Amino acid sequence: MQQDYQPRDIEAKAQQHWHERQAFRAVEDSTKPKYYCLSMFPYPSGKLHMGHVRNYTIGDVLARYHLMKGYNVLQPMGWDAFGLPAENAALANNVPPAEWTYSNIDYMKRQLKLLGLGIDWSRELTTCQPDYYRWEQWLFTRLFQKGVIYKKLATVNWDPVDQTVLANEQVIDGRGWRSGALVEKREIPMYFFRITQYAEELLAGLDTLDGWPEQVKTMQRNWIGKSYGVRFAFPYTLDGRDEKLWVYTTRADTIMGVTFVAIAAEHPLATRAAQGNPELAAFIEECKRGSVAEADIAIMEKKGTDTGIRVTHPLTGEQVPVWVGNYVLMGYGEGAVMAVPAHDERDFHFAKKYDLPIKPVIVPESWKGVAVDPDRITAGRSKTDALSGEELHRVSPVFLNTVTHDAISWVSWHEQYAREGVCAESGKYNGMTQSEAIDAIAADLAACGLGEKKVQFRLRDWGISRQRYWGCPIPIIHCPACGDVPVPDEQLPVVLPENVVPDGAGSPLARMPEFYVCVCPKCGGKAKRETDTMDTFVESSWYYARYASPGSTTHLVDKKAAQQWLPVDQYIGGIEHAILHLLYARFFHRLMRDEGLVQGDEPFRNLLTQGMVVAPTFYRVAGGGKKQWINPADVDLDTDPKGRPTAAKLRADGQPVVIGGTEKMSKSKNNGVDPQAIIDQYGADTARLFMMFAAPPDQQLEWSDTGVDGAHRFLRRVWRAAHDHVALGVVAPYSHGELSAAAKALRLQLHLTIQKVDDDIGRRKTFNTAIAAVMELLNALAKFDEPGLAARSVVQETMEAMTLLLAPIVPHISQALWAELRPGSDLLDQPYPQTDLAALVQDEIELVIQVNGKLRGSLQVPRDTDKAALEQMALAHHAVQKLLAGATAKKVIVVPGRLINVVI
RNA sequence: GCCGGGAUGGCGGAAUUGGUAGACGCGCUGGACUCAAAAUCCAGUGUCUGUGAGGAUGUGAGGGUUCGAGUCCCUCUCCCGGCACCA
Repeated sequence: MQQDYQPRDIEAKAQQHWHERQAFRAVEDSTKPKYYCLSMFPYPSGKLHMGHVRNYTIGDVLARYHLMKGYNVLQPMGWDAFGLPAENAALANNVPPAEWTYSNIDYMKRQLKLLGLGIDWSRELTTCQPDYYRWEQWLFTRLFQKGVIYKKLATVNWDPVDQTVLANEQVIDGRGWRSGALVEKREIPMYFFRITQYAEELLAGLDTLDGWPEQVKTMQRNWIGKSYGVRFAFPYTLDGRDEKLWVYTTRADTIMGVTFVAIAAEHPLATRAAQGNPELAAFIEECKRGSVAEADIAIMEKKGTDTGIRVTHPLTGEQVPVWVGNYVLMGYGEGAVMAVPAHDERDFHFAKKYDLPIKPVIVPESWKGVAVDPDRITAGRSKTDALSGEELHRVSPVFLNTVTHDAISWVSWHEQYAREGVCAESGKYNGMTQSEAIDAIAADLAACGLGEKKVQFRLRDWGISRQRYWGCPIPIIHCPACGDVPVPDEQLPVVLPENVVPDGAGSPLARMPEFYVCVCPKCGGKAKRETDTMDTFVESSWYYARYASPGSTTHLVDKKAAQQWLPVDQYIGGIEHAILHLLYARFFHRLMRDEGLVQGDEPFRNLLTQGMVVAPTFYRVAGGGKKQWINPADVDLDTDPKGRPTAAKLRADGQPVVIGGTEKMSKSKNNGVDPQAIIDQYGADTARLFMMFAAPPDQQLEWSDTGVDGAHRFLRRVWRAAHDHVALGVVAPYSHGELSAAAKALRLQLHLTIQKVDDDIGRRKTFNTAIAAVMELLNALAKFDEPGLAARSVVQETMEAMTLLLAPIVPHISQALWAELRPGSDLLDQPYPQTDLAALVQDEIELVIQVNGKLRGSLQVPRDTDKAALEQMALAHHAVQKLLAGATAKKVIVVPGRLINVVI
């Protein structure tokens, strides 16, 4: 009896069945290879968004695929539950962050279950619960005692009105998001993880990560930023004392071109120079305004002030001015840089702005030893002025020793030359290449005790103190007598009180004596508990390990469980985490390794970074020019006969709206599509199928209502094809015997499809092309209507294989169809389909004929036709004959199995 | 600003190792079925040109390498992600 495809019923039934069978419960099993499949856990922000659906569907497809392939699969889920949005919600709605968070978790968990994810829910973890963060605190105290964690001053955004520290996100155009006050920089004490101690190892480890996208590894490499340079000093005398101003440079070869030194506003020398220099003091004060975000600093107008201090160039002995520059970062290198305007873009603009000298000392290598055209260079500026610098050295290459100073400085004045070259006007270093010059200069600096070669990292230590309430308390007790004392094991966890509503003015913990008043564990004296909490990145840096034994009350992770499951075989998450989260997790894995908790160096063997989900935007301009964003679901589109959108109307009032760009789904643009609505209307399988089909996983995915219709239509076609077949009675799938040409062709396509889908999901992870191949197979099956038992056995084989190939992607409908195709058996027990190599053998193949690389025809030839025969056939082809017009071909290229190209 | 990525029909995308550009899906056009609509099915669908067979052209722009380039190299434009306190 045939019935329509009813996703609601079959999905509920399938989910119930999986639940009863405990189908996704992960247990230790040494007889099968393990596959730990992990999707980045969600922040419980309210309800699931499409990005979550995409992320978790990708993970689920891979988990279910590996389950069918015979792996022992672990796919857990949890909640990254501490964070700023809970505090924002608390401010807006006057609810404690805990309550808001827990109710979001309840709701989102129900939604995840409706998606039909094959998750082992018995391992669920929530980072804001004491049984989780207790182990974070435990690890913190270990690392603190080891010296991996230490305290130092760090710069933060300070809102002078709200009297609170602001996250970068809360600084908008240099002002506090709530108060609108100009943000200031302020230095406060913070705890730091010594991640720089692991910089070398984190860098080297990238080379072992074959399963990571090259782009992510490149970003991490650049972030760690290992550079080989020279640290050296400019001596000076101040207040009668001899001192040294240290700088770091990767371009020591340009040292002879130094015309000033720039230091950060926070540099101690700047502070000293500002005493008795009101202009400088004012400038330093000005530098304190604005956010600490590097992107903000980088796009700022470059400004500076002369300190009046002069230092001595270590090689030339010249006096060089010291400037304070707002573009020099205190946190990198020495907080001071040598400035070579002729060969550094920032220095160049700075020098032009303040009329500082520009002294070129590097020329392109092509200038060396090439014939001179003195007329072009020396005859005067009238000629060279007309040429750009690039043209100058292209048109008139010159001997190094005959380059006039004028010519070089003309080039450099108009465009700095930051690339590699050879030294000029550099005395004894003239003519040296970059590396020769760096060696020679470093040696000379070392000889006078003013410098040495040094390896430097861009990576900075990780400050984890947050002056916020909704986070993991830092387990430190401040004792006036004993200093910073870690909370002893038996007093852990330091529990965060959950019934607190923050008010946006600093951390409420700092105003709760019941939280912070305590006794020193060392001396028993009166002490104060630390009220800062940890960066939420700390929780997400080790949760993957906790999933191995989430319930352990005695260990951070049970040793046997860690051995069974770690490392993660496949990690899936947004590309926006390419650097910070993934680097911190790699760092934490090493910290845990060094504590003897886990084995191996890397936490994630394979990584898939998924793209964003985007959607069209629509708006109206309300009074005051403010855009009022309208949800795409409420808009009707008019199109021209070609399907191009011409106008959009709000359905509610029929009046036009403006069509905006296609942007990331977000609340602010009101272009989010609620996954719940899609699941309610079409079912989870349609939502999953559309997500996997619309784009490859690592690219952005554009939401399309009609695309969802198309996905649903395909599932209905599969449903109908299966039922049409079953209605005539199921038969045994094809195993052997003679077949018609059409049946053979169908089997050929079937087994090519199995091969492709297996490869697309297992190796390439291009789910969109896997689905397209199954769609083509269904199209072929629909055209095949041969009677007879042999033909029906091929249809049975095709239908069964198609159901199994689709099972990881659309598990509910597959579960239901399998039960009809093989009454009494359970899809959960089926292995992945295997390619029958015998079905792939073809007698004839098609070859393409090209003339000069252009398609001109094709040939059907027996599979093993030899090259000479192919050339003959191609030359005899009428299209080739026509173009040859009696002449002979210059050359014939045969690409076996593909094409023949005749060159004429 | 710095680092990383992307750009292919009306739209999402395919082309896996330099070898038939546009698979698959959406949309659109025409047809069948229907009193009608929905659903479904069939055919067509890059652009220009031609009655047609066909021809020319075409992968963000410009140049290059090659028998052959969406794919490799150089220069440029625009869009997206990250930039250490959003997660």
